Amino acid sequence: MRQVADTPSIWERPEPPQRRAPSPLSRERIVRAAVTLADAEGLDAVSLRKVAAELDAGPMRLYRYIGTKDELLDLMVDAVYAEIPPPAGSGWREVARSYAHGIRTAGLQHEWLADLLDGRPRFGPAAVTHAEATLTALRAAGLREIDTIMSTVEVLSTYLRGAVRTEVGERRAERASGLDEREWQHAMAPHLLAMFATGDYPMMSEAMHDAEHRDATERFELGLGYLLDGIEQSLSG
Amino acid sequence: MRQVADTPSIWERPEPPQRRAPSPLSRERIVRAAVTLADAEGLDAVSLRKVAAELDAGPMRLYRYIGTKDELLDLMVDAVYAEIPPPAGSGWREVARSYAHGIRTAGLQHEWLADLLDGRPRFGPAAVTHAEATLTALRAAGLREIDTIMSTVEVLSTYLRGAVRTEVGERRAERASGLDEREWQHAMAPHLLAMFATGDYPMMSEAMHDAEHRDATERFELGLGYLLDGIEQSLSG
DNA sequence: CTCCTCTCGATACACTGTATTGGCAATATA
DNA sequence: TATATTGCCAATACAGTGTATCGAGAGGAG
Repeated sequence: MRQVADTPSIWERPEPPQRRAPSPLSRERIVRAAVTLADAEGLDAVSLRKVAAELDAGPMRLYRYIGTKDELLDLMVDAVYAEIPPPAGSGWREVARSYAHGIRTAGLQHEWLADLLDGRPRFGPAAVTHAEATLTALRAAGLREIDTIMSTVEVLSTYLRGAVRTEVGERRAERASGLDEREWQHAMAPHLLAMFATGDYPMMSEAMHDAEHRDATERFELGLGYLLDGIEQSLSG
Repeated sequence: MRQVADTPSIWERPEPPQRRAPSPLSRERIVRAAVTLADAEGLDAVSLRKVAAELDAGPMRLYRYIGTKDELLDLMVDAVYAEIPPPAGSGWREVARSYAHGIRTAGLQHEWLADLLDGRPRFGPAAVTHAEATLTALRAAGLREIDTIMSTVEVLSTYLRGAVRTEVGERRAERASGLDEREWQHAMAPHLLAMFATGDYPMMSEAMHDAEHRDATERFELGLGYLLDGIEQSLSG
């Protein structure tokens, strides 16, 4: 039980006061620079050297404000949470959809977010505030029991993580190859087509040629609908 | 439309023949070494230098067999697909569950997998075979239309990506802190408890104190059930 | 004005993926 | 068997990374 207690987490550690005037730095400025950089050039471009350069500072100067690069990443995630509007709506389904769309929008706007959202939530102040608002809205919209609310949110956010990651991955692949989905299916695949031509993969062939082609948003909504239907069913069951 | 055509992808490029005898190398041996290393020490430990060292070779020797590190990662993913048993079952729900459990098991066994499974599928031979088997089993189990089958698989795999990532993230966090979930909730959070003590976050407090505590498997099954229920409903609708 | 403390820049280290180069060993030819 | 040729592989090099360490210099206190 040490780590956590030894060095207080970034959320508890106060920002150091600044005594010197020139080119005032702050966590907020650092995080903003990092977010901007990540939006523009991807998460890999976020190196302490580059972020510092963006702020006309040496790399080591950042260590007055953040303890480690991972902390900077945590702060970036929380900064995004601060942008997401609190879920709203009258029925619980509406609230759930609002929650989902908020996360998805943020995830598509900041494509690096999905890479940083792994398991356990980071629980920065903005994330906590957003979570509180989500739970509150769900209860106000009709979900009474806390267990039901938590199940709903947990399942939703699991789906969301996967969906955003999938969509972002597709976008990246498109950009990397300069091809959109349809072109990709026909062009990427000398080897796929060759495989299919053997006749050993009839279902894959059929899927490729005959299946309806939904775009990313439609797929997202479809899955979201399934999930909400399933949850609703469990409510009345 | 260049990249793809210019240099054939790793799936098409044949393995080079070996002429010299001592310490014979092969893609398979390289990939196995990389997978073993990733399983044991995490994806970050998979550097070309370390993989090569594991095989008593210099780093540059690997470039006879793989074109780039990313290709090695692709091969690793495909190697995992080769381990996943083809989904089976009599009803489509059973098949879907089998599919889901196969992926989840693989993802938990190779914790790095979730990090490599982003958007578009990699379509290595094993992945294609597994996909074909999945689609075939679903049709045999009662799902006729290809659109239905594809929707089911897509939605499922989106949920799976999120779920595996979540679980893996939790495991990592546990290992990093030496705490399990419950301990974590009470220990990690001087600052969380402090926030909650203010009374500004009643829902979060309630969630933390009163909500039922499901383990990872239960949560996974719950969400999977919701999803399947939602899909089933759309079938009869 | 002097002393002390704190902050920041420079430097250094171990590590990454991979381009380049040159020597050596195995094979093909005479 | 002697020679020519091929092609693989190790060594080296480079531009990056996060961050530990250290020394200089500036701000505030007495």
